[in-house]
Amino acid sequence: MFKELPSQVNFPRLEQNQIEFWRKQDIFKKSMQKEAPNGNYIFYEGPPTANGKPGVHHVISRAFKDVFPRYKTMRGYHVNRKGGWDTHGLPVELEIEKKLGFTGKKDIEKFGIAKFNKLAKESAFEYIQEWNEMTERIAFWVDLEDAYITYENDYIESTWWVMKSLWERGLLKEDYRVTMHCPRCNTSLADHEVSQGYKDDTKDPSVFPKFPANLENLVSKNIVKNKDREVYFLAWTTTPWTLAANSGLAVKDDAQYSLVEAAKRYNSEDSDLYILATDLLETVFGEDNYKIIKSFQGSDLVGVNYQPILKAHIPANEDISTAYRVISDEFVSLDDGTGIVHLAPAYGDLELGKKYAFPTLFSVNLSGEIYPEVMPLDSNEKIGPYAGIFYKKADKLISKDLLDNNLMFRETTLKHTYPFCWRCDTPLLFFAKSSWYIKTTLVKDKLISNNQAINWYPDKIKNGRFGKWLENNVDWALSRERYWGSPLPIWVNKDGSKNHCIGSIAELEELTGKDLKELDLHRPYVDEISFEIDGETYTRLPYTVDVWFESGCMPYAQWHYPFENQDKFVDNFPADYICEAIDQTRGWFYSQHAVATLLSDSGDPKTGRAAGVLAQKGIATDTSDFKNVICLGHILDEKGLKMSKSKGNIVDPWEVLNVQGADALRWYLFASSPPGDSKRFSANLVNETLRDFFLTLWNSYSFFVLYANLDKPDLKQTVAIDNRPEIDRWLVAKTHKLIKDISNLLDNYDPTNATRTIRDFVVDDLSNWYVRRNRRRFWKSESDTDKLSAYKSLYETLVVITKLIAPMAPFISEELYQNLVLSQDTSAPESVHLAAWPEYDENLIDKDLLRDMTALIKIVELGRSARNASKVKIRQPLPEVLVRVKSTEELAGLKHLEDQILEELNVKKVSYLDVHADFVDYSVKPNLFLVGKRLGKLIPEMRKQLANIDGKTISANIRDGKNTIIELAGQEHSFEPEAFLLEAQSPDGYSAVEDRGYLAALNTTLSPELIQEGLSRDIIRLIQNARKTAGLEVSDHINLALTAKAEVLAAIEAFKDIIAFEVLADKILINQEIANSHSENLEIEGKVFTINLKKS
RNA sequence: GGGCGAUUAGCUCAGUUGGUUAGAGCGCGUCGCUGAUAACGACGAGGUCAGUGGUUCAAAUCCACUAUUGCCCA
Repeated sequence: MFKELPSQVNFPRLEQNQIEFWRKQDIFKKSMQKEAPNGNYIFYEGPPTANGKPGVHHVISRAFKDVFPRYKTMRGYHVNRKGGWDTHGLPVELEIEKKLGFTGKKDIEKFGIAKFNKLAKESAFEYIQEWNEMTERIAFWVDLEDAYITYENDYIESTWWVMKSLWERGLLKEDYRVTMHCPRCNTSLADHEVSQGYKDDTKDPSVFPKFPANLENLVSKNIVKNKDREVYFLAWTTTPWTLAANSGLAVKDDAQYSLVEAAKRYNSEDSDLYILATDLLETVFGEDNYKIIKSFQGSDLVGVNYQPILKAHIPANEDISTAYRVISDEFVSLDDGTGIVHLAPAYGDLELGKKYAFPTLFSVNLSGEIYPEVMPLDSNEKIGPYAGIFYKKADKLISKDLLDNNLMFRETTLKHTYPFCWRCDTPLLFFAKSSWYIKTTLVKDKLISNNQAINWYPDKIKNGRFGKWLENNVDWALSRERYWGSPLPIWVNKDGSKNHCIGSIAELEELTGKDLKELDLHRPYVDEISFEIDGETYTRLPYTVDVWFESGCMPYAQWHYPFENQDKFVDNFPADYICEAIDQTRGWFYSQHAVATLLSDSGDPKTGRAAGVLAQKGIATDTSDFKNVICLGHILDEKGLKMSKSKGNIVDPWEVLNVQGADALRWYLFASSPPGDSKRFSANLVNETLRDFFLTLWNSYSFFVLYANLDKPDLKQTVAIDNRPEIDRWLVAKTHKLIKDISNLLDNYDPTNATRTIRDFVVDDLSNWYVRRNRRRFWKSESDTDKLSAYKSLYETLVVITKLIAPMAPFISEELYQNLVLSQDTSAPESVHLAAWPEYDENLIDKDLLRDMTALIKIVELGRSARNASKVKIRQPLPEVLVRVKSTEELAGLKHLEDQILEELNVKKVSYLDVHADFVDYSVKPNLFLVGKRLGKLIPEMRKQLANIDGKTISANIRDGKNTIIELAGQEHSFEPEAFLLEAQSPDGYSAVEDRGYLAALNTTLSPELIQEGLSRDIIRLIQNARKTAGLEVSDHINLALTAKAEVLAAIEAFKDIIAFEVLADKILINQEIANSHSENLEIEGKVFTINLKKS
């Protein structure tokens, strides 16, 4: 017996029951402990942060993370699913700052780092409850009891070990780094903070400073003849405040520049000599407002010196002897400005500054105030006129003075895009600060080649977004001036000339001679640790580490490698599968790829770069740490806009989980669109999934359970496939093909087409064809092989589907499994998630049968269409249907399945048209797929010819396998039979429908016998309705009395036995009544009759 | 501002190397079916395949530009 099913299924409640069952029986643990003949399948969990509420976008990545571990578990792999939590970083800090009403780092320092970090640590798990509930509710099986946590000492110690190994190989370096700096908050902003603050249409100065060129250089370069008149390089900038920090000018090598005479100052009468790009003369000076004296290449200017226009703040170690000269570089554009670019390395042009060895000079400090040293060149004051002035305010003053001193041609304004501090709206400074880097550019080739071994889904990411990102690799800026994060383990001596990287707590204990087992490795405690080497005291640099670096260390740090779990690490590296959203290309995808590449680096004998630790230990050589990755698109709202807190359009997953359920949500997320695409999300669409797929599956399942419980067929008995009717063998073939297809799709990381294929099978093949076609076989009264075959076939298919949907829809799968499988076989695994994936038998996939059934379905569709057109209802039997298919094989196959046509179309006879019957007219088209390339321009001519040719000739040729000769443009061409597409026209006298070579034509002539039979079927239908109205069970037998006249009476008499059989009537009384019975007065096409029925 | 994607019916999506009449589900309308009934079948309306230009005998598909939108970077 199967468990009886409620008339209405409540999926969310059903799912809650499964959660209980899994929890009670500890199924998840068992799934990780069960026998795994195929070894490990390794999954890495990219850690989410629990300091915010989980949303639908978290559900999608967790659903995709879950599906393959489940699949591989059923496939006989062991899948360790260690969870993890990302706890550090700026978002956590900002949350605390917001709560405390802080506006910047000063507030944090005043408040105390210890107290601040304590709050940060607490808030890291503020929403852990919500996360745990969501994780369990959507059945994301992940081991959260044993999860790694990035703030734990063990985790941090492993990241130290990684950094130390890089430091030992000389891959860590200190250098300037241009950061986006907010002078008001006095802090650098993280990239994502910066990108929040870009504003279009920002009004800024647009100024043209005049740098006096070294005339001697110009004479020697033959640009001017003598030193009589001053010549100015005319540059352009939107940041006058950086002019004091200028240390070079850049031109474009292959562009033309000119020496011109033009106004001394915009619109003035007097003139000066300038050098600038020829193409920009008109834009700068205006039409006819200049006189070209001489033209030359940009490259001719390289090496020319010039005079600075303001004094700068010069750091002690900077050498200004290389400053103030012209260089050329590709980046210079002639789109705007003058073609001469002012370089201020400290404020954005750092890379170029390095490339051309310019000193890094400063004009403003980190608070955005102008340094006192900034003053006119000829001034000898101690304190300059702009000292302490906020840089934006200083712009005007500086410009005015330069204009007055004839060092600026023009001052105007423009509108462009500029970044602002998202917090306080202050315009940001590009500012060069000291920072620690990982020299990833040294292994750039390996980053690129290791990427080639990764399977990306969608694959365009590999050489697209991710590949391009790797090709443009720059050194990884590692250090951050923050508080709540992994500390950078670099200690320096007093003057900073020597540094030492710590790789473990033990090492620190050794150097300090203290027991540090209880030390919290976070700031401020770790900052207090200092030690001596060779008599010098070392203190820690107060940096934290980029959180992405920590996440990239996850494969090692999750095991506290190499301090513990050495075997476990080796067994779990690299990952077979990871999955995150597209925004992680430059986040976790990159960070772990980069760390793995660095650690598995086989080294470079040419440059003497040592091999990475993993390569040295022989654990891994030149590899990434993941093999397959699904890169998800983002979830958008119903209107296609991205979900964000500020827009208030975030969908709470619980709204869907509580109504449609987790399986419907999961299925929708898999099926709705390819994983890499962004998805519009709406509860309506989840509901559609529920009705379309899950309710249809449930209907087929409950149909089976209902009749199996009535009939109690012995499902243990075997029925050989050969002894089953064709329709059952078809279902078996379809089912085995389905197993094959779904296995292939999941092996290729394609849950989208897997779910879509299952859906099509369940809805189209199983429910709307097999179950609908075979209902009568289940409720017929005799128990024979045919009936058992039907039960067996449907049962086997339902069990297969149960297992195939298990990875995607774990709940309903479990529900079906418990009832369908465990009720029959108590020795089966106790959960579907402990069961084996179904195997398919290639021999059972009968390709001919599948093809024939496809033709049959096509013919039935056409026949129904013809029925519709003829206006004769299906209940009315018709004498004949005329059928034509496209090939002789299909024709032969269809004859086997003739019964299906008779029943489905309710006709008495099927007649077959020969594929090339002579009395049918054909229209002929060229098969362009075959002859298109061959004919090329002759195709229009071919079409014209075919329109005039009698289709019968070609049809006859095709039947006889002969070529057809057609004259095109005066030349004879010979066409093989396959070169044509034939379409048959309807023969006369039939109600026919034709489509692409298939045809079904109904003979609608009705005999009195047929009319009577049609009438009898109407009567049956009305009696069935009456049974239902009377509240009878499907299996109840009845006594029946019918009162009627004339035609109706005649039909009842003629079909009495069939009526009795169909409506389960033990006896039928004619023109009598049954006492205390259910009674109805009815009519058929105006003819009245009465039904009396009673349960017998 | 730069890079990478997306844009096909009211909605969500298919559409192989360019080649027959661009398909499916939902929704809508009409009709049918009634022992799966929170179903099912048929038919219909609904498409300038985002737009413009190009290549080709032939373009949703290839190329260029534009628009809208998403992500990443500045």
